[in-house]
Amino acid sequence: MSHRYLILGLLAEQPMTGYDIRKQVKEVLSTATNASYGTLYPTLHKLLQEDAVQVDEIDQEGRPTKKVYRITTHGQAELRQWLREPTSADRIKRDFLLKLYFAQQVSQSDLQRLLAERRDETEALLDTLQSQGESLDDPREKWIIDYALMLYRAEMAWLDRVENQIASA
Amino acid sequence: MSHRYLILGLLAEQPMTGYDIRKQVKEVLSTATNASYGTLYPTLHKLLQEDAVQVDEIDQEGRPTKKVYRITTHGQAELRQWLREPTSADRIKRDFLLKLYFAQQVSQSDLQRLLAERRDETEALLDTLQSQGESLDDPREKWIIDYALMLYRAEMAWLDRVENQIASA
DNA sequence: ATGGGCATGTAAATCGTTACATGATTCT
DNA sequence: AGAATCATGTAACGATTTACATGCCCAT
Repeated sequence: MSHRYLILGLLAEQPMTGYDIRKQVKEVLSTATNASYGTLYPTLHKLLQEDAVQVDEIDQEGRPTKKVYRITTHGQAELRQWLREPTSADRIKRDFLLKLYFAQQVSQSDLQRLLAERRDETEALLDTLQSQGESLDDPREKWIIDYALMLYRAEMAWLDRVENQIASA
Repeated sequence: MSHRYLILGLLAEQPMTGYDIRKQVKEVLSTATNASYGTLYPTLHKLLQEDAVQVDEIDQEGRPTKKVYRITTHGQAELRQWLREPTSADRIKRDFLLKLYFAQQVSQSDLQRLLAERRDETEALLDTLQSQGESLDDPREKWIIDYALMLYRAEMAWLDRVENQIASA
């Protein structure tokens, strides 16, 4: 349901294409959502039907016609309403934690590998985030990057603890 | 896809009913997944067909017949295989962060309310988790509670920072 | 020349939530 | 008396993923 508002929110800042939206999601909002083309385009079409957005088609040579969407006043009203509604709880699925919980009964070495892999991934994410965070003006973007940084740093500390406990057992 | 393995993993420890599985999820695995009856029962039926689990029906008075599921060797093999496969990335949706990103353009007071609400919820969660964590033997359960505790504590610190920045702007 | 970025989309499959339906028992 | 717990499930809807399909432009 909230992909509607993701789109509406981004278009409230400036008109853009579906491609631009996806880019923005990947670059700054991936901590919040992971919407892919498969949801984005159909949702844009629906919003258009409902008159929450409008579109300008811009012909280009050698590329598909670019469709620049912008929000309507109706769409703005919907966005504002959503912002006031109670926020729905985080929806999260961490297969990693499930495996952590089950791995031990099966094999100690699987458990260690699992933790090591998680550590590597988290480290890589931290690197990316850190370089992203350095050159940022928009405070909102900073908050989000900061949120992710804090998450993964805390997770690294937790990984240390768990790995120690396993090693000393 | 991973609800299969959630079920298989729990049944590998001991036979239980669909109801028991849901309880276990709520009580100790909610940081990892949120599977509800609507997925759990149909998935159990499918696993039964595929011979990954078996069932013993136990008649009870005044209640539906209790169906106690247990894992088969075939199911165990599947579980072990999953544990070795690369772990799929966390799947997350945080409407809260989306709203944070958009609220400012619309209204400063919405932004403050949003943060205050999040703080209250996080505090409440921390309380619950802390009391849960005190009386725990199983180290796996401790790790998971600990993971959640670390997440929410770090989030509280982040909330402090963001609220300060907003207040001083 | 090869890979990445630009730019649109669709189809099939599956995943998952929510609400509904039922009803006895036990705790407060 | 009323709420929570035990215990099963379905139906309708909505959300989401993944892979497919197309093809130029630009930088290395």
